[in-house]
Amino acid sequence: MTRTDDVPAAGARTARERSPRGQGDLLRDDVIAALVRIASDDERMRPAPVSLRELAREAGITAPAIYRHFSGTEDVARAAALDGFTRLTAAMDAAAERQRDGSAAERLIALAVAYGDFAAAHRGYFRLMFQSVVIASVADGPAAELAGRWRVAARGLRAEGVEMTDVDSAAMYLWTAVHGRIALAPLMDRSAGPGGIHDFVTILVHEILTVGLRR
Amino acid sequence: MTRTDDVPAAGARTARERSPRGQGDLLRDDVIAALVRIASDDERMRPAPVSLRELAREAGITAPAIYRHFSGTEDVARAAALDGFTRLTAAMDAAAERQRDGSAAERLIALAVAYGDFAAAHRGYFRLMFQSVVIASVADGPAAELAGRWRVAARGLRAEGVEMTDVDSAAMYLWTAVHGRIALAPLMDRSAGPGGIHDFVTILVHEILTVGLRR
DNA sequence: TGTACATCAGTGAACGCGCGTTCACTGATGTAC
DNA sequence: TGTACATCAGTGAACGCGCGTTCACTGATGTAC
Repeated sequence: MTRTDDVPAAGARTARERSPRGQGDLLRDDVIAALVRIASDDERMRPAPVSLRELAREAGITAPAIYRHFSGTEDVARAAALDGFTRLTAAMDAAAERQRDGSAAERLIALAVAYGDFAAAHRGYFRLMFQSVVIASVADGPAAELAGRWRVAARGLRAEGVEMTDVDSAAMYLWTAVHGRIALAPLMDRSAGPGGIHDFVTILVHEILTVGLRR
Repeated sequence: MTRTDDVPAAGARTARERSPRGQGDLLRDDVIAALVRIASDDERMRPAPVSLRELAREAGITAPAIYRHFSGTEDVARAAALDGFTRLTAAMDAAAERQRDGSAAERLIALAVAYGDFAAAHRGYFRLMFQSVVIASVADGPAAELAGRWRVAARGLRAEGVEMTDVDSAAMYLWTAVHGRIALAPLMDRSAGPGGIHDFVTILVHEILTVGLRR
């Protein structure tokens, strides 16, 4: 008898070790990480969205264990999006901090580059964060937090004498430009692609420096 | 005997009338339209992607009939995306045509507004067009066509004396700004939203008119 | 120090369901003679 | 004009499968006495 029905299916992750007593919440993070891993893979997102069972396989647990922490896959997606916004905001903060002694323009460039780098390095998170399913529930909290970072950068520019009629609009404009560039990257890189996100941001900011943002 | 198993399930569309002989291709368009209808509905996109059977129900036919025209749901999604690009390009052409006697700036504004209006009016198409599943297969053909429209507009601006070092980059920049605004609209409208897409575009273009696009 | 018990972090089996896909078929309409 | 046949646009039944969700359970570890 060579039964194989009870071993993990081909391609499945190895089984996860049980969390130590009192640290059951570790699984929560593992499940989120599993979803992000799946979301970053084009091939696995294609035919269907993530099923609860696939998520469990990826996390190395059985499906019912997910119900200890989440009400279902949509709940995991929401948690992953929140997590992504937190991480992106932290990455932007770290980038700005590294430019603490630089000019406001340098900080803005660093901010935008961090945004682009995050999108490139964490495709799964980015996809989950701006998914229409999740975007409404995230608009007030972490997304507003993120918007604040752009506002700080715009205020910094103005403090250094860059002309700007409405700082908040200018901040949203910067975010919008960078985000649009990332969203259209798959199309841009073929039809016309001089530089990557870094070049785009640098040129954009220098443009703003020389002419201001009359908005 | 009050059997109801063989009548359409609650919520299903009414059955479709069979196409006349020789016009079997009509179903093709009906299936695409059904997918776009589903994609435009947040609630129906949420729990799962469109299944072949749901698509058939929406189109008012039985599931196997879809195989006459498509290899599966992914094939329908690709066809719908192509159709969407064609429609969007046509809408932009019509908008530009309406401004034939206007200035290049007016045509550009009309172009961008048409882009934004299409996104708002045809959420389903827009979602399908820029879905990661489909975007690669669309980059060379209809998306390049669309990029061409932005390039024409940018060239028009330069012909009217607007300073611009690289027209193609400027065109991609315009597209990027407008697209980013649309993609982030659900977040913008809460945290900071002075005007809609129309205001955004108008300000953007007037900004370009006064300072040029040194890219 | 030993032991009974409680709790915790999951597992494993089972259920009914909707799914994609196949296959033979049906009935309306056009075409040949 | 009539009739036999071919084609076309689907339908309806059937299959095996993976799914979400429930439930009782297991076995390791902490706690009380």
